[in-house]
Amino acid sequence: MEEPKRYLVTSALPYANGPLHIGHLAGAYLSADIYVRFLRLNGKDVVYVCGSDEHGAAITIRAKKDGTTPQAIVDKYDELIRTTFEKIGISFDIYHRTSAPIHHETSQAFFRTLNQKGEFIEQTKEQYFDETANQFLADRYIIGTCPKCNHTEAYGDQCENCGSTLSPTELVDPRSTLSGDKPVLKSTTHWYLPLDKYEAWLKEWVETGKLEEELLHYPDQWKNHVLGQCKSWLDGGLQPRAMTRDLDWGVDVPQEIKGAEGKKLYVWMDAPIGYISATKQWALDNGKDWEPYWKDKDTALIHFIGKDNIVFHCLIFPAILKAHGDYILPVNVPANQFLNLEGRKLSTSKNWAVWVHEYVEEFPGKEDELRYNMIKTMPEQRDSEFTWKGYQETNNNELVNNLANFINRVIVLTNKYYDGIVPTINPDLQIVDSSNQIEMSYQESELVDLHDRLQEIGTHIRAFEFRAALKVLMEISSTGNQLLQFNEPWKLIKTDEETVKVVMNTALQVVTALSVASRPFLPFTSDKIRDLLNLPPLKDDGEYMDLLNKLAEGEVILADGHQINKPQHLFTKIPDEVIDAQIAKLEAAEKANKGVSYEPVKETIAFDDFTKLDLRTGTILAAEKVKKTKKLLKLTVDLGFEERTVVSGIAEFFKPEDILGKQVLLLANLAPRKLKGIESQGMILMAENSDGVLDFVSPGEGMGNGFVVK
RNA sequence: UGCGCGGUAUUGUAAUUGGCAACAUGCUGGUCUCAUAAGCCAGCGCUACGAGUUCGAGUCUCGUCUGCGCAACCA
Repeated sequence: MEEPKRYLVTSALPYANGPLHIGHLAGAYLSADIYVRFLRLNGKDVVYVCGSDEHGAAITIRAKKDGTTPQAIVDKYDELIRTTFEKIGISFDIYHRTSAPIHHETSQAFFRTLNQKGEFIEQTKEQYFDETANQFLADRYIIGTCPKCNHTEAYGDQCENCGSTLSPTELVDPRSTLSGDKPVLKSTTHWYLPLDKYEAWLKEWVETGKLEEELLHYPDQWKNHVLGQCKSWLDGGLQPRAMTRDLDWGVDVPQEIKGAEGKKLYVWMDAPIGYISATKQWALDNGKDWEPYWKDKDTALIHFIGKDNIVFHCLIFPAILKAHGDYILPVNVPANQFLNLEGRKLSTSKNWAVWVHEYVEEFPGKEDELRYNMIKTMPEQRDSEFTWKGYQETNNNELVNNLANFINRVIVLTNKYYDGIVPTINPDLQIVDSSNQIEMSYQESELVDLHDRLQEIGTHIRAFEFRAALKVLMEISSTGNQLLQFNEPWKLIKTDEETVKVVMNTALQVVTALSVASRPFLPFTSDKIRDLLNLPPLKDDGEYMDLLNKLAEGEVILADGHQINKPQHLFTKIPDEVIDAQIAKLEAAEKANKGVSYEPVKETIAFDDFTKLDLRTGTILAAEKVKKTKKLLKLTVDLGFEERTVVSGIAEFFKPEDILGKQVLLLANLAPRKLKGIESQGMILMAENSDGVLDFVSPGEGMGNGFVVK
C-alpha cells in the first residue's frame, strides 16, 4: 500500500455521564494526539475527530436519579470533558456531540439506506413493558433481585454487586425504575443487523487484510490482542444484533419507516456514525469537503480506542460501513489495553481514579508532566499501571534531571559566553562525538545522529509505538548531556575558545531539534523551548519534515547570529508532600464513597412476617464446587434431624475444604429451586460488606444443629 | 467453563525471523563543577513453575499456577 493521501483519525467518543480520568487518556486520546500531531508536523492532510456520546439508557437513568433532564446531564459533561481535553492538550480538529442535529440526520440517513438496501432483518421478541409509564424498558431500566447474589438492586443487564451479566428476564421480582411497578412481558419488533451474514468477509478482511481481492491493510501491523479478540468473536460465530431500542432518549429511527414510532437507534449504531457527522461539521466549519475523508480509498482511517471497544470498531462498525456501501474501512485499530491505578482497577463508581479535570486544577502548568508519565507507561500491549510515585520519579529523574537540565545548561552557557547569540563556527574544528567518543567534525557526528534519531521517532510513531518513540526523544537529550560532558566547554573556554563555539553551536542545534521532536508528546514544553530559543511557536505544519530535510542536507537548523532568550526552568521537581497528598486524597475519596454505600433499611414488617422465616442452626458436612460455574458451591448441611443440599454463591470467597465443619444459619423453609440442575433446599445466611465480600453468620460455640433462631 | 492477551531485575517497561536479555529507576563505587545536589563513567541485579522440541528458547509445543478482558452458563 502506498502512503495515504490523507488521514482520518478518531478517538473513542467519551460517554457524557461522567468526567474523564487518566484511564481514558491512556486508552484512546494521548496516543491519537501524538499520532496526529506528528502527521501534521510532517505536512500531512489529517483530520482528528471526536465528540461526546450523549445517548443511551444510562444517561436517562442518571437524569432521573439527579432529578434533572438528560439534556442537562449531557450539557454538563460535554462541557467538562471538552474543556478538560483542551487543557491537557488533546488537539482535536473538532470535538463534536451526538446530540447535534447534523448527527441525527447523518445517522438516520445511514439507517434509512441500510433499510432500503434490505440489510436489516426485522424480528419480534418479548421484552419488559411498563404499563404505567407506557413504554418498553431497556435493560438498564429494570432492577430486581440478582439471581446469583440476592442483591436487591441488580440491573437488567448486570449486577453491579457481584458483576454477573444478566438478562432482564432473569431478575427475581423485577421492577421498573420508571414507575416502580412490576413490568409485563410484551412483544416488540426491532431491526437486526445480520452479522452472521457478514461473518465470512469480516473474517477474511480482519485476518488477511483483503476484501474482494483488494489488500486494505497488513494484519501484522495490527496489535496482537486486537487480532486475537476479533478472532475470538469470529470463531465463536457472529449473531444478528439489534440496531434499535425502545427508548425515549436518542436518535429516532426515521419516522417514515413502518413501525418506527418510539424506536431509537442502538448507541453502537449511533455513536461510531458520530465520527462521520463530526467530520461533516468540521468540513462545514472549514470550507472543506468531508466525503474524501470517508469514501476515498487513498484515505487512511484509524480508530484509537480502549480494548473494551474492539469488537465494535473491528467488526460491527465496519459491517455497517460496508453494508451501507461507498465507505472505506479502518486501516488500523490500535486499541490500548487498560491502565490500572496504584495496583487496582480504575473505577468510577468506587471513585478509584485520578480525574483529569482535577489534575489540571491542582497541577497548573504541569500538563506535560502527566502526559510524559502516561506515555511512558501507556498500556500498548498489556495492562499497565499509573502510580503517583512513578509519576514523581519520571518527572524528577527524567524531565528535570535529564531534559530540562540539558536545555538549561545550553541556554545558560550560551548567555554566559556569547550574550545569547548563536556563535559562528570554524567548520574544520573537531569535537568529541557523544556516541563514539572520538574527535569528529560536528557535521559528521552530532548532526547525523540527530537526523537518524528524529527519523527513528517517526518510524515508531507510525507503528503506534509511542513509548519507544518517547524513549528515543529522551536519548537525544541524553546525548546532549554527553556532548557537553565529553567536551567540557567550561574548561575548554580557558584554552580554546574556537572549539567551544563548535560545541555550543552543536548543542544549540540539538535543543532546536528537541523543540520540534518534543511537540507530539509534550506540546506545552515545545512552546516553552521555542520561546527560550526565541523562535516562533510551531504551527504544526510540516516543521518536522523541514527539519529532517535540512539535517539530511547538512544544513544547520538554528542560524549563526540568532539571539536567544534568558534561561528559565522548564520543569521543577515535585516534592514528596505533593505526592503523599495525592495518595491520601485517593484513599480518602474512596473511603468517603464507601461510607455512603450502606443499603437503606427496608420497609417495616410485622412480627408475624418475621416468624414466617424458619431459621435453623446447621453444620456444613460437605462442600464442592459446582462444575462450570465461578461462584457456586454445592453444600451438604446437617440440621440434626435431616441433611439438606444447598447451592450457595460463595465460591469466590471460600474454598470448599476451608468451610467443612463450619456452623452456619440456614433459612430452612425457603421454597426449593434448581441451580445448574441441582435442587437447593434452603439458603445460607451471609453478611455482605460494601465491597461485596461475604462472610458467614454463625451461632456461638457449642450450639447444636437444628435449633430455631428467633 | 470456553476463548483472547499477558506473567521479564526493587519498581516501571523493552526485546523483526528462535541466536550474548535491553532502557529507565534503584543500590555500590568513581569523577566533573557549566547546570535545577543536576551531569558523566564503571559495577550489581531479571525471563512465574515443570517438562518437551532444538546446536541454541523470554520467544515454539504441552502441563501447572497466576493477572486482565471477552463470552457462555446462571434464582
